[in-house]
Amino acid sequence: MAEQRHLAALDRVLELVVLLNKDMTESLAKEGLTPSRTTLLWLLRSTGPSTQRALADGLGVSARTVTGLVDGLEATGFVTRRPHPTDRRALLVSFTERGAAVVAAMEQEQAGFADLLFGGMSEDRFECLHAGLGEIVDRLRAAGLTTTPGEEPS
Amino acid sequence: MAEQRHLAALDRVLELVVLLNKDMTESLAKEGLTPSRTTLLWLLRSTGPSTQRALADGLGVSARTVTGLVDGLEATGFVTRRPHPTDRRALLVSFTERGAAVVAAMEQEQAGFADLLFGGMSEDRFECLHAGLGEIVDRLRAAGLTTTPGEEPS
DNA sequence: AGCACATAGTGAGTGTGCGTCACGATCTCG
DNA sequence: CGAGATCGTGACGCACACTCACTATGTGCT
Repeated sequence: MAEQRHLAALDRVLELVVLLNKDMTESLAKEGLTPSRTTLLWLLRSTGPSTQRALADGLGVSARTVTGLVDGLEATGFVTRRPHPTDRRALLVSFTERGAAVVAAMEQEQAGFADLLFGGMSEDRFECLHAGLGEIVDRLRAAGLTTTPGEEPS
Repeated sequence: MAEQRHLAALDRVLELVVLLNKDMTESLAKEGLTPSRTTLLWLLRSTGPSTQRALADGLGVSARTVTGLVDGLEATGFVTRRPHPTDRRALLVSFTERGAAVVAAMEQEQAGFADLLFGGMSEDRFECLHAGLGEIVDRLRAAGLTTTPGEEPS
């Protein structure tokens, strides 16, 4: 019956999840970064200089948590806090030169990683895998899962 | 070029990782469990009553961490600590009735989840997805990643 | 203008997960 | 029997996430 094969496939997916988490966490630790801090950096890269509030919303995390993350990133020299030009309550978080360089390096690594996973894979296989992944991600979304889950229907 | 498509596929994989982590964490929290405690429960189910040392090795964490996890699971009534019959230093961790029932229920849920992901998927699509997942898991292993990473070549 | 209310960020305190180091109790082996 | 390994834990530190209380500020309404 299909049950068994589906469970086996789920096992592979879960194993993939574990493996990837491990790999990312470890390679990040080498640069003195933690997963959460890195996620913040990644978000900052795609938004440009932002207030902590904006980062909190983007990460789906409390404002207090962002304070702590930025504290750490500032102490290790990845980002700076500067006063917001028009809102004196707010702070703008921006990359330092070093922070920008590290994020750029991470993008490179990501490309290398993609190559490790898919490089030289047969066209058919890749196409089908890509489509299959798309389908299960869609199914999860349809089931109510979102990457940014903070949203409440008003 | 293939670069772009590989990156897109990696994105899907990473999204899948995030989505699954979220879903599992949330559904676990409902039963008063945390991810780490659940992992311990899961291991315990496949090994039967074990010493904390054995659990630490199986989970790839320190003995101290297991003490903490078992503290929590004992306080919430999922497992019990009992003296080891032959080694008076050691403690045997076993399920309570409730613990065993919850783990059994989780197995059921997992099957339902597999159905959500794969149920009714076309035979071709599923087969190819399964094979593709197997390939990238293998590649990760070949690159030196393991689920139980504590092992050192002597 | 003035006051009520919302918002930005932070201090304080809590819970969980993970680690190391030091330690007592115990096993094992020469 | 005594040296050394092993089992579990107390003490302590760090990362992360949360809530609550609070200050400083912005906004809007009358």
